[in-house]
Amino acid sequence: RCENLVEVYFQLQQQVMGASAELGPELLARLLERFNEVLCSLVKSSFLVEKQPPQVLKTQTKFQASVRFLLGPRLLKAAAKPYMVRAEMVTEKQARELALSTCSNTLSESTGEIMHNVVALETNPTSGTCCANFKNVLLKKIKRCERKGSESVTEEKCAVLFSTTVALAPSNISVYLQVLSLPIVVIVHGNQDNNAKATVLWDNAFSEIDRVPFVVAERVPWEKMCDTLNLKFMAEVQTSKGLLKEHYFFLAQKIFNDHSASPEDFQSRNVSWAQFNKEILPGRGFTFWQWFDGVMEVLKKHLKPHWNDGAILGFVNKQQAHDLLINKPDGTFLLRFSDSEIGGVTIAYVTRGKDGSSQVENIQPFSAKDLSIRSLGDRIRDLGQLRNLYPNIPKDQAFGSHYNSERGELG
Amino acid sequence: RCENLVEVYFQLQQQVMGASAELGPELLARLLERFNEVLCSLVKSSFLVEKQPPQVLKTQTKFQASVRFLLGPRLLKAAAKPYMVRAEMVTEKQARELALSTCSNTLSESTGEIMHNVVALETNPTSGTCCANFKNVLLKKIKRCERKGSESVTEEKCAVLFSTTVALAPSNISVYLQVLSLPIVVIVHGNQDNNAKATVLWDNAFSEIDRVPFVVAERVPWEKMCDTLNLKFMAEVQTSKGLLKEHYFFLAQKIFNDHSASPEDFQSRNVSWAQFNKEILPGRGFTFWQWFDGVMEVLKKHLKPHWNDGAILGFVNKQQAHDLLINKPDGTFLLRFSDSEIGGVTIAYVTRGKDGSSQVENIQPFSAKDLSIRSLGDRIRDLGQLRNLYPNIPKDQAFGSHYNSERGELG
DNA sequence: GATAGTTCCGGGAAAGGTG
DNA sequence: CACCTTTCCCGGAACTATC
Repeated sequence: RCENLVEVYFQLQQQVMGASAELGPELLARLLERFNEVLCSLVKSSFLVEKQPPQVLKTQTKFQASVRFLLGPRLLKAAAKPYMVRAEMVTEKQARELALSTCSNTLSESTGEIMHNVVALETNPTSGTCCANFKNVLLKKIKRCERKGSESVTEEKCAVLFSTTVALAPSNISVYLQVLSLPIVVIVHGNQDNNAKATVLWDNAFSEIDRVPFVVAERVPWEKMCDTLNLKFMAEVQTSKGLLKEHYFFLAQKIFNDHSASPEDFQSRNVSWAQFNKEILPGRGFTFWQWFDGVMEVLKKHLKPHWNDGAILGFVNKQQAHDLLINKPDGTFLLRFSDSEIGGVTIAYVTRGKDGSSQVENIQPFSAKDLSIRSLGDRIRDLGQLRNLYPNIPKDQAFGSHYNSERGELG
Repeated sequence: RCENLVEVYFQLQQQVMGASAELGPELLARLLERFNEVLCSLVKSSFLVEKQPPQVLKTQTKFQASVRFLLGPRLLKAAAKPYMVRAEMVTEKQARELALSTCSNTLSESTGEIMHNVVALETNPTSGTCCANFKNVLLKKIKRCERKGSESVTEEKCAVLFSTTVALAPSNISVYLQVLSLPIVVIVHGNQDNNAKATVLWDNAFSEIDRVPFVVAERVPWEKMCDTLNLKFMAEVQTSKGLLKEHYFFLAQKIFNDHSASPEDFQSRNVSWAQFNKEILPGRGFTFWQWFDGVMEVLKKHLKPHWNDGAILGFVNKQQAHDLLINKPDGTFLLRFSDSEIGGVTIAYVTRGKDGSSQVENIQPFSAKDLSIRSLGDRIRDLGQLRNLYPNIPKDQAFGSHYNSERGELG
């Protein structure tokens, strides 16, 4: 506990003061100065962001955040007026300058005005915490930095700087406290949410602990990326059924656009930020992440139970689906995520052609919107040509518990 | 032309000045003072609202307005800084005070802040007009007056006051100019639009020309109401096919909730504001106006061509529809506006029961939303039991030109 | 606890900016 | 022109005030 450190500090100081006679004036002065420095740095590092602002932050949209001064209850000098904490947007550049220079420099210019950005630092006597609670903050507008080359606004990271000046009780020292939030991507419209999430995910997953704000690797081992995607997947879809080896292999083929390498080959490769969310997948209108995020969205919104049932193979390409189905009985089908449509779900099924040979058909993918009109289960029930879920589960057994309305409820 | 008046004024003044010797100093002074007054009132009445702000004004939504100073090009004294015109919200009470007191009193407190509400009065040398153009104004928030009794916020009228102080060229007199907009109902959400439109319609239609702001009759002759509804109907639906005697009779039965009176009886009646848009129609969840506005909306959005074709009887009650159809051949149908659902369109048709007797069926009304999913024409085509539009037009002839898609285009 | 009134905000549409 | 970025604003949902 932080407060224990302070106790140790004061005990030490007591001892030194007690021994002051023996130490001589010069040494004592130096010791006291050193004490001051230690206290200061202790105090400064006990000023923390308790509740981070959202890392994807939309302008004109309310958000919350709070900071906490751990040593406040112990050290804060009582004052007539409460100490006020201020929250300001800072650019990556400003954040870097703050991190490098130890002096308490003021910000030259603001990159975006935050409304209701000054709140009192309040000590709660019950819980013994000293917090400033930003309950009703809102970023009015964002001034973008000039970007180099192909950088998009959703790759731009900034942060919220919380700062205050307080007086400490024992020595009446005035200390300037400041702390930065995690990096934040500011967006102005929901259509930027996708890309902003990618930036944040990459940063959270791959940044070093004590980096200069907000540098992060440009390329990372594919294995790390897999872990990251898996964690994100489970958190986002809210499922305990995570991604498996086969899924990773499929994803690797997609992100590297390489259909000849083996799973082992991929394991040792590095994947770049550009491959993750800058380059358009060949022949598609979107990036790897945009596609993957679409999959998570549709799973979360409409297919969670089916995913948990294991009824969705999902991360399987058309060829693989074909190979799996071609030797199965008529009416065997499986569900895969559409490669061509974000958040689309396709049904591949085997049917007997006129000449009596088996062939695999793909149904036009259902979008998330389609599924909100009529659920997947019901749509599968509607389709008479579907009989058994791959490998061989009768469809009413696999989906029966999720059938809803007899027919569509639209007028 | 206003400017001609000014010329006459100056000629008169010249003559008086020329005759000054003959008039004697006292009379001259009185005459000059009178001249001043005349000029002043002339100038003041030449300051007009050129473009009215919307009479239903939503907060946080941009709007436009402009004022024009007719005598500006002739009389305005050139100045280094342009004259600024200010736009402010005033309550009905404030408007009344402004209208009564001739002095240029300032407003005590604002009822709502308008952003970008000060713009320059600019003389355009080409067109010779002197205007202040409010291009980007927005009402931030509205402070409602305390209302008496059952008055709702959408019955509250306010206005925009435009004001400025200018110096006139000949005599360097400084004049304070002000002009009020038409009354305005402020809303904060689209769901108040309905009721606000009712207030504005009533006010525009039934207010006297030189009234105290913004008093208006509480009840008016039904005949006047009919004219008003008809004008509104044609303007809103954008049709030249206005309302007819039969329609008025149907509407009168609805608004007066009187099904025994004759059309002539109604002609001499008065209708009250409460009947128009305060009282709920018996057994329904809405007022007369809300119902009527819903009809106009659905006609405007989805049924304009059919209305113009005369294919929609519309303002007909269930009983009348029954009587019209009962002796017609099987499959004869007509279209009427649903009494129970705002903006709903019902089809009534005649069919032969099992016992061989005719009976009239009513199809569950289509809402505006239904019609935006699949158009009326297509829906009529879909319904096999419909054959001839009343009195006896084959349905493909009446609606064929508006058939669209073979089947619904939803997934 | 129903109704009236308001705020919040997702997302479509379209405008604005930039190569 | 196409694409990126932003603004505008409708209308559902949720919250608040008021009786």
